[in-house]
Amino acid sequence: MNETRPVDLMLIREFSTRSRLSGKALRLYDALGLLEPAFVDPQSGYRYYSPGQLERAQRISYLRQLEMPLPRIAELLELEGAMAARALEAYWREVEALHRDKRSLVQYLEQALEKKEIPMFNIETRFVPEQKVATIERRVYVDKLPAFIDEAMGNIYAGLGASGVQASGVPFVIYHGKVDNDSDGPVEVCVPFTGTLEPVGEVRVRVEPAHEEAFTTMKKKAVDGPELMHGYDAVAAWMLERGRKCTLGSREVYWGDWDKLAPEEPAFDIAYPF
Amino acid sequence: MNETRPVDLMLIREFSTRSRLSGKALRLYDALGLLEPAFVDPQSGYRYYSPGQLERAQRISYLRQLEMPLPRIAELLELEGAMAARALEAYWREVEALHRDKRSLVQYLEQALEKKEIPMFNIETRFVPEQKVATIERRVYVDKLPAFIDEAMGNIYAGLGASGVQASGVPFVIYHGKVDNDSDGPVEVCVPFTGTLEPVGEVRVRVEPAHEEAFTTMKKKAVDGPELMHGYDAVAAWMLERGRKCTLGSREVYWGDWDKLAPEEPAFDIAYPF
DNA sequence: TTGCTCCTCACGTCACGTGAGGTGGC
DNA sequence: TTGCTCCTCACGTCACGTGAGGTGGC
Repeated sequence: MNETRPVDLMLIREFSTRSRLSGKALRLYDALGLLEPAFVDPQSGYRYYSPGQLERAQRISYLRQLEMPLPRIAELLELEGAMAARALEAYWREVEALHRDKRSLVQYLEQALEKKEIPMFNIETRFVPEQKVATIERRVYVDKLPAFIDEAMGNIYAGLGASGVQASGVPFVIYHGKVDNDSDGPVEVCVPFTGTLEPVGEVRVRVEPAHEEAFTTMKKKAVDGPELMHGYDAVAAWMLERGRKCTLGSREVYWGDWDKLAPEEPAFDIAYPF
Repeated sequence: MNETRPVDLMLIREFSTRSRLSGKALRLYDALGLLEPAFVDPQSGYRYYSPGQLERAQRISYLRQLEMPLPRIAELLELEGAMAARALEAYWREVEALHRDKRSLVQYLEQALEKKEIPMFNIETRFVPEQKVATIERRVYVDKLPAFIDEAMGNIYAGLGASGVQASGVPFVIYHGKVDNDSDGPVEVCVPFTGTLEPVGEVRVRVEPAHEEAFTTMKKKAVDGPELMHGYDAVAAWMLERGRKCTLGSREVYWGDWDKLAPEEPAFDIAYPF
């Protein structure tokens, strides 16, 4: 037994090899308060770690292998048992979601690189007159997008019904910004109507200006696959060739009776106003 | 038409929004030669991009979303069509492999965090006398590990047979360093023997010193699951409690007749010499 | 006393983001 | 001429890796 410090403390080198954490990492975790040595010699500054600290160190090492950021690791390790496990699950769900997105991006890119002249999209243009629209706009990431569209659509139609107002055209969704894991739109769900409607709650009323748009029709099943990107690309390429510049947000026009359509049936348009 | 530069070139801002690449990113890609503007005004330094550059920009953007490093993107984009697609596939296979590894790590961590006192390992010790071993040592990452062990085991036994020498004990594999995606051992496949054997090719002959070792017995199916880590952890924890320090590399002792065993049957030991 | 380990800066890496301060084009 | 866009540094971010130069412990 030793007076100044317990017997079985180890120097950083030994703790490093045992925990599979580099010396630099250990010093950083010390500085951040994530993993402080059991004892630090005030004279020399030498760090001494206890065997009991190995478990925490191991866990940090594993969580870093999962690429969890250090602040999040710190939070997680403050939770006890079951709660920590839940936090890990939540994190992992996020990682899995990102991974799935990447996987479908790869699918798309594969085809684009192969130049297998992708499904051939038929691009047309049309004139869309000015119309009044009831809309709900929100910032959502891609994972919440289907749920949001569903919900917003329902709310708007309910609002129209409650006011005895007629929908006068097919609903559409405007993307005012990119929507993926890192970008959250905004996204605006729109239903054209005639008559007079008071804005209620989240539901806004505004005029969507008249415009030309280039569009292509997509099958229902394309709504969540690499096909969708091809569609956007095809319309964008068409615009580019003709020197058209997109003036309003790109949109998806849901003219089909969604729930009754088979996956292979044409169901909606991708459109770029110009 | 303009004398100094073609008509439809865009400034960086427009190219940025169209390609979904930030201005900073575009300037970086320019500096790296990954995506150089079609024209740079020598007076002002203004960058002008052509519409035709959008495709390359888009692809870079997508590949970056897949977290492919810039030098690798540069290589890939130098390949034409099908080759580029193959390169993407190769990259994606790597990503998928890493992801699978992480997934099993999560499995393991879940249990460890829950403190569901993991399967309970029975740790024992034994004395292993000095023995001569024929070995093949190599640096391999975890993905090549099973193939390497299989091959090396085969080669060593073939060598013993050719020399009329008897194997005198069960084969084992020593891990002189961590083996995962980032670390490649070294790994040494060992077969004990008696008699005299000349080293041939990759096969070395050496003496494995006598030692005590702590070990636990694992089922065959544990060989590639989170269970394996629990086993290592359990033995390491046992050593720690008793203040034993690991003196030689950790090892897996394959005493079972591997091919004839069912997944649920005990098949090998995890051992730490001390 | 000799090495060896440890210490603290400081700078590098990767792919950008975020201003500061200044010039150029319509 | 006024803004607006563009330019080039320079520094920050994240989680470390890699020395440089110096001290402490056995």
